[in-house]
Amino acid sequence: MPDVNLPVVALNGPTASGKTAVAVKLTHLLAASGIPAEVVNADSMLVYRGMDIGTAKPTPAERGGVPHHLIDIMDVTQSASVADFQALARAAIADCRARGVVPLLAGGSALYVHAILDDFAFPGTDAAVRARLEDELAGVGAEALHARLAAISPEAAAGILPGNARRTVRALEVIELTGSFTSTLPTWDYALDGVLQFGLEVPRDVLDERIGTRVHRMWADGLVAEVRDLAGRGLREGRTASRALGYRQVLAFLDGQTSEDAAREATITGTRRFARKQLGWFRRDPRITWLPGGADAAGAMASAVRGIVLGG
RNA sequence: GGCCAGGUAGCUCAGAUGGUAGUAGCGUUCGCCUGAAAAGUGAAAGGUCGCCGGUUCGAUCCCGGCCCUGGCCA
Repeated sequence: MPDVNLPVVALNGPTASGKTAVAVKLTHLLAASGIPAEVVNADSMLVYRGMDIGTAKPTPAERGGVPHHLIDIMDVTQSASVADFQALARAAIADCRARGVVPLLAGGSALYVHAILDDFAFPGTDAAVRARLEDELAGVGAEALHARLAAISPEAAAGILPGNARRTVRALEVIELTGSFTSTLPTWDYALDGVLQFGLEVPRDVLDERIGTRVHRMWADGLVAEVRDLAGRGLREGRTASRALGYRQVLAFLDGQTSEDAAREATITGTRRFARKQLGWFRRDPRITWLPGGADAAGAMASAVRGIVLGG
C-alpha cells in the first residue's frame, strides 16, 4: 500500500543548471536521515541507449550508487513519446512509493514533467491514420492541410498557426479518432499527491558559459565518434533521437553539409536557445520553488522533504 | 610618415547612381504548444548609417578635414 506521506520531489531547470549533481546530493542527504530516495529521469533524450556523451547522461560514477529509472530504455530507432513516458514515469513513481522510497523526478523536459505531474490525458494515436495524413501533407503542403482542418473544426484550427504542419497533422488525427480536438494545454493542477516542485536557478551568463565549455568537452570526449557509431545503428532513421541537440549537428557534419567547427558552434547556440526555452516554460509554472543552483539547493530540498516525511 | 581597404542593429555583415536602410545570420524580448518536445511554430524590440564642416530643396551615400581599425610600403 503506497505511503501517502511520501512526497514526489520534482527537480527542474534548464540544461547545464546542475540538476544531476543536485539530485544525487539530495538522495545522499536524505539517506543520511534514513529516507531512501531514487531518481526518476524526466529528460526526453536520456532514454536512448548509446546516446551518452551528447546528452550529458550521468555516468555510473556520477549516479553515486543511486538507482536511476527511465534511462537507456530504448534504441535510437524507436521514438519516445510523451504519452508513453507519462505512463512509465507514473509507474516508476508509484513503484518507489510502494517500496517506501521517495521518488525524485529530475529532468528538463517540461512537457514530460507537466504530463507526469498534472491531469493530462492523451487521446490515442493510429499509425495508419498518421501515415495517411503525413502523405497528404507531403502532397498539398501545410497551409492546405490547415485549411482542411479549419473546415472541419474552426476551433481547433484557430489555435494552430497555418505554417505549423506538425500540430495540424496531429489535430486531424485526433479528430478522426475521437471526433474533436482541444488545442489548449491543461492548467497547472497536480494529478499526484504530495508534489514538491523545485527549480534550479543559474545566472544566464554563467549558464551560457557552462554550455559552451560543456559542448567543447563533449567534442573532446568523442561525440563525433559516438554519433558515427550510432549512425551505423540507425540513428538517422530515429525520428526523435536524430533531432537531439549535438546529434543532429554532427550528423550534418558527417553528411558533409557543414564543417565540424560549424557543427560545434551550432550545437552551442542551439543549446543556449534550448535553455531559454526550458526556462520560459518552467517560469510559467507558478508552483515551482526556485533555488539558486549549487550544493545549497540540495540542502534546502532535503529540509523540505524531511519536514514532510519525518513529521512536524 | 605614405598608400590601400574599412568604420551601417549588441556582434558579424548586406545595401541604396543622394529622398533617413536589411523578411539577413547570431544575440535580446515575448507568445503558442496534448502521442517527435533537446521537437515544431509565431511575433516584437533594436540603427542620430565614425565625428565635424561643405555642396544640395534634401546627405548615411558626393566633396574636404579629422578620429579609429586592419593590411601593405617606408
